[in-house]
Amino acid sequence: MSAGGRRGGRPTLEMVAERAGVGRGTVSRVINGAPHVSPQARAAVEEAIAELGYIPNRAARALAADRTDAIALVIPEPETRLSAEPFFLDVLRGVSAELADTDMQLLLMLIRTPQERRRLAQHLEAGRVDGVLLVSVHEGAPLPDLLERLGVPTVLSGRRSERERMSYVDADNVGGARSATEHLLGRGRRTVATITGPLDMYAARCRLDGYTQAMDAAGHGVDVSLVAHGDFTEEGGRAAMRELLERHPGIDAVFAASDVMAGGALHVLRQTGRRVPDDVALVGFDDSTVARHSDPPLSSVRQPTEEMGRTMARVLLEEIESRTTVRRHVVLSTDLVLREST
Amino acid sequence: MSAGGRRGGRPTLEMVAERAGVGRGTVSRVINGAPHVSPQARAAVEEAIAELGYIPNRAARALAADRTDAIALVIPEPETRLSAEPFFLDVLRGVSAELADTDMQLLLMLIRTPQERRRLAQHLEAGRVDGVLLVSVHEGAPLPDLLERLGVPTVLSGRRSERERMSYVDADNVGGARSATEHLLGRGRRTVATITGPLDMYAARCRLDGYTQAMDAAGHGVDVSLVAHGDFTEEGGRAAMRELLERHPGIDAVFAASDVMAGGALHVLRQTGRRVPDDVALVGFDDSTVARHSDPPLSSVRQPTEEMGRTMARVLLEEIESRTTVRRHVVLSTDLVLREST
DNA sequence: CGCTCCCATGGGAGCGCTCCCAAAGCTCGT
DNA sequence: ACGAGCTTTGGGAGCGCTCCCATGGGAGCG
Repeated sequence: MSAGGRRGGRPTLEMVAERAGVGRGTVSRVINGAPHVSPQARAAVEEAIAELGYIPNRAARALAADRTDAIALVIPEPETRLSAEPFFLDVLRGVSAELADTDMQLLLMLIRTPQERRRLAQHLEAGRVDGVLLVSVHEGAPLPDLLERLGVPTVLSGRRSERERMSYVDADNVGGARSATEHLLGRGRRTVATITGPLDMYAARCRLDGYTQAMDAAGHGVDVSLVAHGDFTEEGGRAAMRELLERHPGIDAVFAASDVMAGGALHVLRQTGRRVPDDVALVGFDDSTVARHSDPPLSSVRQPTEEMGRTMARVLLEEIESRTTVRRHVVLSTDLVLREST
Repeated sequence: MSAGGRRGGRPTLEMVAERAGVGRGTVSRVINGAPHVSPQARAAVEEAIAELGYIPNRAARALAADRTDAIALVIPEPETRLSAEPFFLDVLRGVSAELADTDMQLLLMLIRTPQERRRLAQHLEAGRVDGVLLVSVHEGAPLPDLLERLGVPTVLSGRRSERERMSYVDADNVGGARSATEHLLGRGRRTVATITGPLDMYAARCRLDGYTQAMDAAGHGVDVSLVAHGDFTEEGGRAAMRELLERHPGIDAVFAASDVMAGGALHVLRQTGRRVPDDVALVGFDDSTVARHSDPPLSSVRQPTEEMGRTMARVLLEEIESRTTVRRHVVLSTDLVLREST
């Protein structure tokens, strides 16, 4: 009945061309910012576009040009559950902000089951995204290798090990942990312990490294009895704290490698009648809601999460654009947020 | 050099047809589950698909069929910042799970600036998504009306008011608040106060309603001096708690309309030397990380967030599929998670 | 046994774009 | 003044799919 196609009958490139009195090719060049267009032609086309309210058809473009103008943010589920919650949302914010003045679309893929991983692989093989942002990767995660094999441009958040080859954006875990520990030492604390994360995670090892470096530098050497191992859970934090108190009842400071563990430690300290920060000073890591809302609020090492997201997006876009296989490794610095626990 | 197209040279529908010894039409019918295909033809096509590892080209399909097989999850930013954090991620999980065995893609759009909203409108006008899930809407939010006007199938999480017309999936805020209050009363508490959220939010009004209903039913009438207004922030919770204590030093129970506010209240209670739950029992709302990690852990009303996500996705898919404009309104029940604060 | 009707099928047309080639119009150098 | 070498332009071909029409049978009915 009505004019035009099935749905909407929106303006096409061809209509723009006619209106502007030029050929399809010229309109296409203008839209894509390609060279070799005279100023007059460009002006005419732009006017026609504005008048018609023309918006390029994504599908047609994707089909003709064999690209999708979409990137995927892939989140292996187990991660999200843990410390990653606020982290993830902030990263997302950054990514989204960076993409805002691109016309890249952001696809979200939560991968929980092997079945979903297969589907992801299919998606990727089918070339449905131009690139992938992969959040929080374990040491032995299968996804990075898969992506590498498929040759899909990829940026990781965090690295799997010291010698990560793929592009990544990471926070300076070592530096953060070091400054947290230095802060504790600087406050005159003598017996500074640490609660580590699971050491099969690179980030956890880095945080332990930072602690060690600071202790070394202060001439305290490395007293392994001041190191207790947690697993980034609250319960792990409690257990570790109990262990530490048993070994050193006189502990007067603790650096926990995550806020959640610090929360557990806090609980145990209070249970055992110790006051924070008077008797024991406590620093966490992540600057999460837990840190802000605990009582007392926890000093914590903040990662520039949103900035990490922005950077990841930027690096990925570059990689896609340049069609190179140059890997970029970015480490952003952390800072220490002081609150009442120290 | 190599055979095939630019990138990949993956199998096309035409190749499948040839291999199966049928026409393009038949293959298309098989793929789309259309009727009028003989069992033999179907089998032959399916075999050819498996052998070739054929995956339909999304762009071509979108172009030809004028649909996108993608839905957008739209998040107006200001919301996310507040109580929505864990909420959002759980909803996302549900949506993702529900979409997992569809071949719908999930696009994520964070809307922070008016400029971004304009871009969203463009996207929608350009028909780049088949439907929209809209998270956490304010009373006067512009987005729902925009979507309605554009005629894009949409499902809201939460409703803007009693008489929301668009499709939505909401939690039973009234019921949750009522049962929290009943729980407090059931424990023999006499003076049960409440800290509300901002009353220009429908959800906050509902939670107050629930409290009122429970108090009424218990024959306590409505004592407005037991109602203090917060704004879903911790600071707001503190202020409200102080106010309440001033008016009623003998308060022995508080229902806070959010965990974050409950956290603030908890702080004030402790500051004023009251023990929780011995002197004052406390219930929050949302069952967030704050509730789990505070000391003592807070009893809280849990919303079935993941289920809400699933339901939203399901409702949206139905709406898209059926091409109807029938609105669906779903209210899922909440449950009370008991912890040590009561 | 002949006719109608419907199921199953093949393939043309076309979705809206990009890519690229050929042609046309310039500028410049000699 | 004329050719070489640019920039600028138009439009054909084709991306891989869906839609739909025309065709060929087979079943069912009178």
